[in-house]
Amino acid sequence: MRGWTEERIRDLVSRLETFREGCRVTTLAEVERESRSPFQLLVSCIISLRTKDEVTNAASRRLFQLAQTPQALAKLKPVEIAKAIYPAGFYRTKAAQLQQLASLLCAEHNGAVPANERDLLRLPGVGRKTANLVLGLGFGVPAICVDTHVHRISNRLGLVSSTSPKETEQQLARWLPRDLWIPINDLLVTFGQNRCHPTSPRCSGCPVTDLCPRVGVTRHR
DNA sequence: AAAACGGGGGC
DNA sequence: GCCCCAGTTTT
Repeated sequence: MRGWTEERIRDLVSRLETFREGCRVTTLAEVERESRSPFQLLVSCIISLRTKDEVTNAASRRLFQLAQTPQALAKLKPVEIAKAIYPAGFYRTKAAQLQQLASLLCAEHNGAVPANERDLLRLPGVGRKTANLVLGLGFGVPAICVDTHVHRISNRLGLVSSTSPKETEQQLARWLPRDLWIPINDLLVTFGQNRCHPTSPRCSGCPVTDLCPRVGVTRHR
């Protein structure tokens, strides 16, 4: 992307890493510390729907006390799942979805999470964001996980110029150094949650204003 | 009372 | 591409 040399993106990443160290709430860093399995990542993704990350993490941990594998989860009653994840909201829908997913994995994938994008995307409730997160963090396969934070901030910073998450993913894949594909998600998500908010970016005091072409612009797609 | 929390699916 | 979906927590 125009203006983004390798040196510049490395500088950005380095500063976002420093920024993250000062954040109370981080996302994937926390997940990584807990060494979650691909299945657990998948479950967390589904719980995270319309739910704050702190709440998602707490709900996930409670559910994992009951079941850590598709086999175990498939045996739980939906009401037990719902109870475990309750504060995350939409608990009945999510419970049904989680159980359906666990059962399907047992029935059609020998109780394992598939390690390729095509099969992941066929699972109910799994789209590009979830599939790429599981591929990246769960299996170590270079994949760019684009959620709303990554989409918004990639556009603000001019890393891409796109109107959809899918387009953002494609544009990033075109030039972003491959070793950054996995870590870029957590860096931008943490930055997005703690500073570069959707409607109020708080540019004053931002650690990367000098790299940002849209300082002070508060309206974004 | 209102806002924030976001991705997948169906068409 | 556009619309729909579903509840809790925070302000």
